[in-house]
Amino acid sequence: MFRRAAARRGFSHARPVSNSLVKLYTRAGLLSAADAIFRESLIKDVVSWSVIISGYAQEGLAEEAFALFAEMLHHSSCSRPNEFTLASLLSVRASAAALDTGRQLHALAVAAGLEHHVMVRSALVDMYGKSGSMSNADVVFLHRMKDDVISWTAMIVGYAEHGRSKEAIELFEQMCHAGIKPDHVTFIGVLTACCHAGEVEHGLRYLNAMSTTYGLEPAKEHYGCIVDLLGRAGRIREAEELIARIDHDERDGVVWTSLLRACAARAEEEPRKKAAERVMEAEPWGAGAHVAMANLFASKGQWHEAAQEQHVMKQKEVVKGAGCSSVEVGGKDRGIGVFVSGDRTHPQDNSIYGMLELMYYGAGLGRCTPDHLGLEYELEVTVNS
DNA sequence: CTAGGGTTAG
Repeated sequence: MFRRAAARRGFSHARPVSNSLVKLYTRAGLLSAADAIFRESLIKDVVSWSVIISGYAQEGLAEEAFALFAEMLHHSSCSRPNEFTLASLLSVRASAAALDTGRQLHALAVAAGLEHHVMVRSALVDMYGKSGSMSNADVVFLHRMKDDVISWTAMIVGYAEHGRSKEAIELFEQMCHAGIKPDHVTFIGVLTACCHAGEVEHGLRYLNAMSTTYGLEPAKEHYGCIVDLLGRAGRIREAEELIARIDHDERDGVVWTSLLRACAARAEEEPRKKAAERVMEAEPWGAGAHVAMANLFASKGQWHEAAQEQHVMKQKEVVKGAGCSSVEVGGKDRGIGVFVSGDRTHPQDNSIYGMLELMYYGAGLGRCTPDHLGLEYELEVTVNS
């Protein structure tokens, strides 16, 4: 509709207008519409290319983004990428954790004289961090000319994601000390680090500091980290109290699932039942509660109970991930049969993969590799007990 | 006219 209005007024090929339109459509998730406008515009400048590349990048469509980038470079009227173009390309590679492409983009940034731009720099820090190359991230980070919260956050998240919780927490402290104000995303990073490290007191202190010191209202993501943290420490009661502080319509299955897992691990029957009910309420269509419980039973070698969860799941025909796969455990006399069925098990359907892995392990079959998925097969194993 | 950092667990 915006497009038509713009066309009526004769603006459809005025670059700033069509560029903004393309952005609007990509933001709304309407990539094909955005692409159509982009293709229609007669004159494309660096902004036009950057906007459409960013649109594909944000959807995680790396191939398309890079194909457009190549096309852009071959386009005679517009050959030079700018900091926006590079930052978008780096972000798509950052999520795919592809270090090689990232390095090439780094080289390109240097060649284009854009390596010191704050936007390019933070995108580079993120790319190296996501790729697990913290030493490279550190180099880019240390040579910064000017502080900005996004680069600091990218570093903190990088450490947190790679299990280096201590460094993540230290960096967060340094950042606050340097007078940089952390924001919501920074707190997600540092709270995740606390969660991985089991640093309950640190975590609680930071959650508290969010509102008291920094004037930030914790969101469900922040509470979720702490619920998980408290739950693992066996502090179920406190975790429940924390959940009560989350806005009612913000409470989702994730936070209840964390609690459910914690309760089940400690055989806390009452809160466990409640948590399971809440997960079901929040995600009646999902497999969340069943998967959490089946995983837990399987990890304890309680195959019969795990099988029951699977059975319920099967009866309810719950949707799991892409919804084209299923795992079943059927109790036999002395063993369990595991089979994977469906057209093709979705590789991203990690909950099923994790469950299979546990079952293989429990059955003394060793590890389950991704090759085991995507095949239709049935196997029977004997479990001693 | 365009931008970079985002949480559970298996």
